Amino acid sequence: MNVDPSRSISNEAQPAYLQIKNFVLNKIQSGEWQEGHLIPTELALCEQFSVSRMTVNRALRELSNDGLLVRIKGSGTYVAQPKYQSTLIEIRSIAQDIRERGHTHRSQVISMNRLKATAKQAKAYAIPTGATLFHSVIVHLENQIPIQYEDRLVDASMAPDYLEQDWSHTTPNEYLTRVAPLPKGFYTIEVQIPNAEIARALQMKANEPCLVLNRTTYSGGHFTSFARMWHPGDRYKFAGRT
Amino acid sequence: MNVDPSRSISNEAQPAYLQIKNFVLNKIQSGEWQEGHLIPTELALCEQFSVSRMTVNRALRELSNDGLLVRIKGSGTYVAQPKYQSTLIEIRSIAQDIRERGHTHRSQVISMNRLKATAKQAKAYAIPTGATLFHSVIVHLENQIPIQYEDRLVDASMAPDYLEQDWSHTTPNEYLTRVAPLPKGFYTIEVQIPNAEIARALQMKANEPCLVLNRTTYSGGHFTSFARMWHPGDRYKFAGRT
DNA sequence: TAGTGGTCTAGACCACAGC
DNA sequence: CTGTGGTCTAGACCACTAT
Repeated sequence: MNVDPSRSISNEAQPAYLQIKNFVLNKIQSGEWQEGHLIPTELALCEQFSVSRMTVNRALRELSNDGLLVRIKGSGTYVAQPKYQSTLIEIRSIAQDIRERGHTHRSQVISMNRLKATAKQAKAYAIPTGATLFHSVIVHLENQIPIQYEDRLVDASMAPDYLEQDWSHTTPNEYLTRVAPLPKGFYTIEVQIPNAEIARALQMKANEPCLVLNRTTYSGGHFTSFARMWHPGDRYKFAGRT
Repeated sequence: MNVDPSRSISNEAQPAYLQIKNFVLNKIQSGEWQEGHLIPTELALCEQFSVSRMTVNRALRELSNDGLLVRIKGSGTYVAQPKYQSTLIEIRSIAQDIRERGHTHRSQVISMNRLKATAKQAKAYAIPTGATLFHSVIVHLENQIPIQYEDRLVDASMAPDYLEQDWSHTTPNEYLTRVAPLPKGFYTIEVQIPNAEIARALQMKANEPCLVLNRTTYSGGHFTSFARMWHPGDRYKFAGRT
């Protein structure tokens, strides 16, 4: 059955929906189908590949979910704008990152306490003024060298037993993703000069810049945590592949 | 037909596969199904929701693709590790970013020339020694204020007419995603002190740190470009939502 | 009105896991 | 061996677009 000459890309062991995905991908990658191009209809691809419509539909739907195609009901399927002008990068959990490098991760709790949300905080995080917040400051070390100063605010109603955790075996990030799964939120990455306390905790010289990741997270639409993570600029970088 | 009490999440206007996705999502988000939990089989969910297997399959497959479930043929479907301990962030095209803020973007070409790959470059990018490379240095301005110094190396075989582009109407990033679509590659984000030339081009004081994004891209497995993008640390940050 | 994609059905065969 | 997920079929009805 697999003798259609248009199925040139794939070895025949691949499922049909993948062969169709690769067929379309190659058309786009080769430039033959540019942005805005109207690609064949589902029924046309059914005939071309001798498969049923559900199979073609799955291939095109997945490409559409990946942002490569735009499908318009009643109209047709088009090659999407290359929104791939943007770079998707992944900021991983610091402890996990360190362990995957084969290094040892250790945490140092600098402070850990309870406070009431100020009016400003309440407004920023959409919580009631006076709501209980936990505040933690933890330094993370890779092979005994400090690489992150984590200053974090946690909504007590989302993580009531935050103060009782054993931070030598878990990190705030790991704990919070367990009690408040599927976090969403905002982030910024910036350069900042740390104050004396942070510089000392990170064993940095005075006036050396830090790479700072700020992250506000919500779980199920409710504020969970705001974290400010300081990294020594001279020995830390975010890295990954896309 | 939609009277199953277990379908409590969704308004009845939603497609069945979405109702099933939301049902599973709620179980995970509420913590009822923790990491490693074996969830009901496809056939069980077929009965529970009175739908066919393909519909349940689509719901679970999409959640699996999103990394929320792990499906093991012959065994069952499990709640995945919360790899959501990582933050996915998006570094957008600088020109697009500026325009979406309602500001004006302008480019200043500092230099643009042709050179031959050194042995070191050849090794780093998996191209032949002596291969033709283009080198461009462009400063991007937002409302006439410089915010990015882009130092870029481009493989001439992937973009032969790179030198002839009109950089007042397009950016290297936009041009390259057109001629070499679907880029993949590596990146790092770090803090660096710029040299005198870069500091001058970005109108920065001496010894002020920069936020630097390095990015190597490949299209279709072939090296396309290496870019080093310098941003003034005191007035630029990466921001977004996840 | 004809064509398109969005969704769904009620079956089917297969590869694989675990007993 | 039974039960699981992976894939696929040949239909179907619907909402929407374009003419």
